Amino acid sequence: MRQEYPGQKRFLVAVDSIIFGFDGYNIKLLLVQRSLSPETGKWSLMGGFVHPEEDPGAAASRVLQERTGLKDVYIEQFHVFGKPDRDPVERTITIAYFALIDIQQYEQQLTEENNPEWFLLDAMPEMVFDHAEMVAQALRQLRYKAALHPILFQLLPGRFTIPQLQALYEGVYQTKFDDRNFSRKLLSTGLLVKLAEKDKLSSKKGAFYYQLDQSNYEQKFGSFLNLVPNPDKFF
Amino acid sequence: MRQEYPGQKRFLVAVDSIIFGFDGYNIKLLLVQRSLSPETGKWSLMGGFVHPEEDPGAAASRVLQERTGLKDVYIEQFHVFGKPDRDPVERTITIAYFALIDIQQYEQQLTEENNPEWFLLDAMPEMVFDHAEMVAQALRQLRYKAALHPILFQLLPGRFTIPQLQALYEGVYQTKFDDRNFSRKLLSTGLLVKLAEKDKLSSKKGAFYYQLDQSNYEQKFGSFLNLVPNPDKFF
DNA sequence: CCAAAAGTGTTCCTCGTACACCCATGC
DNA sequence: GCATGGGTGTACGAGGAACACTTTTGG
Repeated sequence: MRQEYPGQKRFLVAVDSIIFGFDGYNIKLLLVQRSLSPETGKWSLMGGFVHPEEDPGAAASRVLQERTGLKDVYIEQFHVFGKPDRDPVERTITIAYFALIDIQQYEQQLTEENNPEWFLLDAMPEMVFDHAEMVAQALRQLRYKAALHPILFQLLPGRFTIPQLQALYEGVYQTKFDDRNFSRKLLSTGLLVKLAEKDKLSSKKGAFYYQLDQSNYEQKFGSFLNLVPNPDKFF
Repeated sequence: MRQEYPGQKRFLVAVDSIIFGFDGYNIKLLLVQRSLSPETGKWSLMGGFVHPEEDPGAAASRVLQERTGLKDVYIEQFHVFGKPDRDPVERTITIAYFALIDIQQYEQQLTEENNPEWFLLDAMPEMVFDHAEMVAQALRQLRYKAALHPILFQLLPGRFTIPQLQALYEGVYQTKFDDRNFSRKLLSTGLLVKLAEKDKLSSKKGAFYYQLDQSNYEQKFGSFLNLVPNPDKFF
């Protein structure tokens, strides 16, 4: 190994993903049981070390795919955690990502030995190292970003109804929104394409299915939308 | 050196700061000439390696203080750059911060051997490695955040006038804002405390000095303010 | 026909923007 | 007094929030 900058210490560099899913009623988080010593068996975020010739973002995607089978997932780097003693074994710098997946697409991999499990936010188990803090910060980041940009769509299947979408937003912000304003506001963004079919399972009248208008989505993604009423109170 | 996670590669971890200043007319960026080989003498961001027992944020503050003499500076981690070949010598992961300083407080350190210099954004020299990309992304992040939160105050002295503040915003967004609306909007935030004295240098009528209302500042910092007209067009 | 959920209409009001105008002062 | 820049007043309109009301359909 060439070391051209002498006298400097090298560190382990890891990626960890906070994986959000939505089951139709609640936001959930996918955790695994740690396979390495110490704290073997304790709950942990999905993570792994960055390989020698690998970009960190690629590492995060790789770990996600290895463990959930999912590709092309929405994933966003949000913070580096690097306190000297955060891993008691050896100093490790970890780059934290949050990922939004369609929970229905997720299937537990057969190769997966460490029992991944979905947890509700208000029923999280004790976690290794500083992972609880990482989760807390990921959730804040998710709320912040979702108030301005339409990222929560990533948690739903390709087809969804507006009431489903509203339940999702209500789950993320732990509040009730006004149904009537919510649907009008979303429709006015021009991000949705109405489909012919209705979902008749959850109501008698039935709610129309929608899908994302992909080109409008990409175009409006950057600008500031007002998707959450009175967002200030959440920060 | 204990290595308890065998078979993993360790990397150099650096911090680099994009240091913004404002001279009253234009946004500027503080660069230094690289002291290490290769590319010695080429312009570079201020950075350094993370020390063995040091938090990355502390490393960024330390480097900033060593090189500018400034403490208690606004500094914010915004992205990790880690492409395998970004440093041709040896793989280095760098954590990028942007810093906002009062350019008048900055004084070149006597110990500083590598000729730090302020550059205008539209007259940047060629830079080392991927530093130009880092600057571009820092600027985007600055614009994004400053549209929602009152961070640009950090670039001004403790006392400032509203026209100064406006010039600063106009510099950041490379546009003209309406003077009349700008002052009313800022005053309505409740963030400013009017002082008795006027600045008579830049106009005949003179503009009152203001300072930040520190408690309001901290309290309102988190919520979404609308400090920039039509912000959407910048993203 | 009634309950329950989807979705539309209506009103109020805040707040952002545009632009006319007044104010203070040095020369 | 007049040019220059600082600041207030006013008017219009978009859009967010609150809430009454209609629509659909299964039982």
